[in-house]
Amino acid sequence: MPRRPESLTPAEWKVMKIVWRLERCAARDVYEAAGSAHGMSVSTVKTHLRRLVEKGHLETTRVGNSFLYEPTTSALRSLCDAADKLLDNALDGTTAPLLAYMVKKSKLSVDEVDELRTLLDQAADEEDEA
Amino acid sequence: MPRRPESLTPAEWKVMKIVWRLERCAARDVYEAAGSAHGMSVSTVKTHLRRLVEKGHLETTRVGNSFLYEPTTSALRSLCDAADKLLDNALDGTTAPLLAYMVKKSKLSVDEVDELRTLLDQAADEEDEA
DNA sequence: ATCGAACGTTTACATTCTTAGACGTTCGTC
DNA sequence: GACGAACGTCTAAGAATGTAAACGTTCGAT
Repeated sequence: MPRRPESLTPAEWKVMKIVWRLERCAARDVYEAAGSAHGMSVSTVKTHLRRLVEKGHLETTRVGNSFLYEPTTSALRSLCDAADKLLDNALDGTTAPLLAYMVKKSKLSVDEVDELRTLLDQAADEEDEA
Repeated sequence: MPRRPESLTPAEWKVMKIVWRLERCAARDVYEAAGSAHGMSVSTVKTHLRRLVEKGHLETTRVGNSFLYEPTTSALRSLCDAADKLLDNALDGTTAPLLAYMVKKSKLSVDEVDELRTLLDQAADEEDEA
């Protein structure tokens, strides 16, 4: 059973977002992005990378004397895990307004809106059957 | 300027959810709910209540030698603040799938689905104008 | 072969989070 | 008015988080 990685802390999200974007990269690449974007020192970045490997979010490939880091899960997967926690905190009747807020806030493309609409149609159908 | 309350930690969410549900309650009421639901001791609950007051999430009314606790903000407001952080972590192209996932996971009522659909129609309209 | 740069590892420390015992005070009852 | 129960406050301590210096090793160029 592949134990699900522990959830990400805010600082770890910052680092993971960089690695997801670079896809497969060295600590230096992460530092260059994180340093300018978040003012993290080399050491700090390296510590986060180490912890992310320990937590199972990254895996490494040795290349010479250094490592290449690679995410073990997709950004979307981790995002959904975080979404689960958010939904867990929704009390009765707050889920729909929450989703409404998020849809409103996300500037979606026409295609994306269509996609969601289709989904809502399905949801309505299933609701009717029940 | 009413400084926005600092964000909630996981344990604080547990406590806040109880207070939101009870609406206006004593520490004892929170303990009875949190104790059975999360195995928190009286002391732990009281510590969280104190910190939630300090953070500005709860306000108190003295009643005899004890307090009544009351949320300063709605559950939905806090939920949306948390949603902001979630959306901040969405990379290019992941926002729509994330919303899709959340919609799918939330079992919405027919009315709620309608509500969201209306919202999507508006989003589509605005997109057309642009 | 040497030497500086780059790398991973180790260690450290402040802060926040979580949990909870100890303590003095107050309320209600007898 | 005495006494136990309940209340809020104080104190504490371990775990997680965030940040980063220090150190030994290895790579690459000279």
